[in-house]
Amino acid sequence: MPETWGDRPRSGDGPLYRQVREALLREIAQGRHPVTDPLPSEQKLAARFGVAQGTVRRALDEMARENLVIRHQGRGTFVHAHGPDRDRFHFFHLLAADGERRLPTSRVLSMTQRRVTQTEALALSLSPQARVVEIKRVRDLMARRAILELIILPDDLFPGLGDLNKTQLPNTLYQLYQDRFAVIVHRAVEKITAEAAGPDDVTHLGLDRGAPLLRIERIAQTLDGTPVELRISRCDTTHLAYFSDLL
Amino acid sequence: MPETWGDRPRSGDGPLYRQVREALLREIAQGRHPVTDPLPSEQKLAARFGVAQGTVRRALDEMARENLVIRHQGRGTFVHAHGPDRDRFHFFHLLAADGERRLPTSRVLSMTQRRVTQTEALALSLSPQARVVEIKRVRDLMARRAILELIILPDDLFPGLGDLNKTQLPNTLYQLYQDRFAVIVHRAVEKITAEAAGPDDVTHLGLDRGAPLLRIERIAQTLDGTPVELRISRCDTTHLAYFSDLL
DNA sequence: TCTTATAACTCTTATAGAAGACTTTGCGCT
DNA sequence: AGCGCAAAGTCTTCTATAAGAGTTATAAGA
Repeated sequence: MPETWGDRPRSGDGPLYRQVREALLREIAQGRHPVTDPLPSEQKLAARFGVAQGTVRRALDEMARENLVIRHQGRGTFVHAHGPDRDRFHFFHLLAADGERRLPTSRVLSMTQRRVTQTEALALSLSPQARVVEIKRVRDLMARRAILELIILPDDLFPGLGDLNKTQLPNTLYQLYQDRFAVIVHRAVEKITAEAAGPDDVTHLGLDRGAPLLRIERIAQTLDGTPVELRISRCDTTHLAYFSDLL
Repeated sequence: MPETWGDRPRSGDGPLYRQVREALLREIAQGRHPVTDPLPSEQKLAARFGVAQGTVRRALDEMARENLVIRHQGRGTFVHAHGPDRDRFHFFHLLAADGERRLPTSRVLSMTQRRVTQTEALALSLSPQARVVEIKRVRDLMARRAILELIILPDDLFPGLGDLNKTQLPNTLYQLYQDRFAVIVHRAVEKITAEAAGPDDVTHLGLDRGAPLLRIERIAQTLDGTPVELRISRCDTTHLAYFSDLL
């Protein structure tokens, strides 16, 4: 029998639950499903997609494993957003040298608006004419100046951000991106190298000129892979370290 | 009705599929189930544990996601071992600066047997009197001297390793651990800092004295969490970088 | 070599009870 | 009547089981 069509007209190919997954991902990426209220129940989704409830469940379970949604028994399934519930250390791997988890505090040095540089445009997939907001801040860990951060944000994704006062910036930026600009950071890629301390590092981190520091270049992305933030962190690793689990 | 016992005498608590998972983990950790042949089929496991086949499946699926076992349709489920099939980059995050994946080559400088130091004993949970094998090697990436590695192995876990000639050591050590000593590395934790190049780094990596380098301290563990290897890599990050995905 | 059979895994659907969370209802009290 | 509280009910996810159709790999046989 030719497999031209089964009993169900399937738009794509591959397992059904994966098609459901992709469909849901598209919906979420398009900004439907606000983070405040739950997705339709498994039953409703099943009815909507014309599949069994168990198939929807499998898709949602997979998405939950990938930290894209979060499921609460009895309440429903939600787009996994940044908030008090979320594990902040998922996107913050710098811990005290002994492995203790402590969140840093932040002090914004400057916030300016300007055109992208070439490398920034490349990293963020922006046109060479695009404008960006640049935030520079120092972060303390355990009451020690530890991290000098440079954050580059595409202006068009964060309209009006450049007009904010630098004192208005919260410590957890991803929460701000989400609440004020509906930009949800779901993934990030980090590229880590060692560098020698330059003048800026000497001034703001109190390091000696030429001292070794950890450079973390992060590109944060939304669900659909759009890069939304370039962040370059320069860290004094005298009292802290970057931890990575290989499971 | 007191919930003292349901219809099945359940040894532990929590979901059934998780109990099955733990049972299987114990079996694997104890060294039953050689990597060469498959685990019992889902049906047989289900019969053995007195649960439904779908429950066993769920346990195995979860283990497969965690890279503990690997499932081949039509062949069976195997303990996920190191071999030609396995993704070598899972435990190797140092890539060329542009993100290209290349495996390094290795040249062993020395292999000696001695007593542990205090820090090593702490990291590997060894007694202060334990003996270890120390391997020192240089690794090239893209025909450039890039990594200086110091590897510490508990002697009792790798009997006779110290007697090997240093030319007999393969590039992929984890494969050796597994094939010759039945030690399978399943997880690893890495602690990354920046350091200044010392005399050794100058000699073997051709760096300038005091140049910044990336220090990666890895503790590799077996399934049951026993630390089996301490590895300290010192990397010249001029042409390479450590990559980390936050998903 | 080609075919066939079998074993194993994959995918989908279905059902049923358990458990958590929220809403509504109803009752007693002020 | 209005308020507070507890019970009941409903919605949702979670767990467990089962069964059938489809896919892939291995081995046996023509």
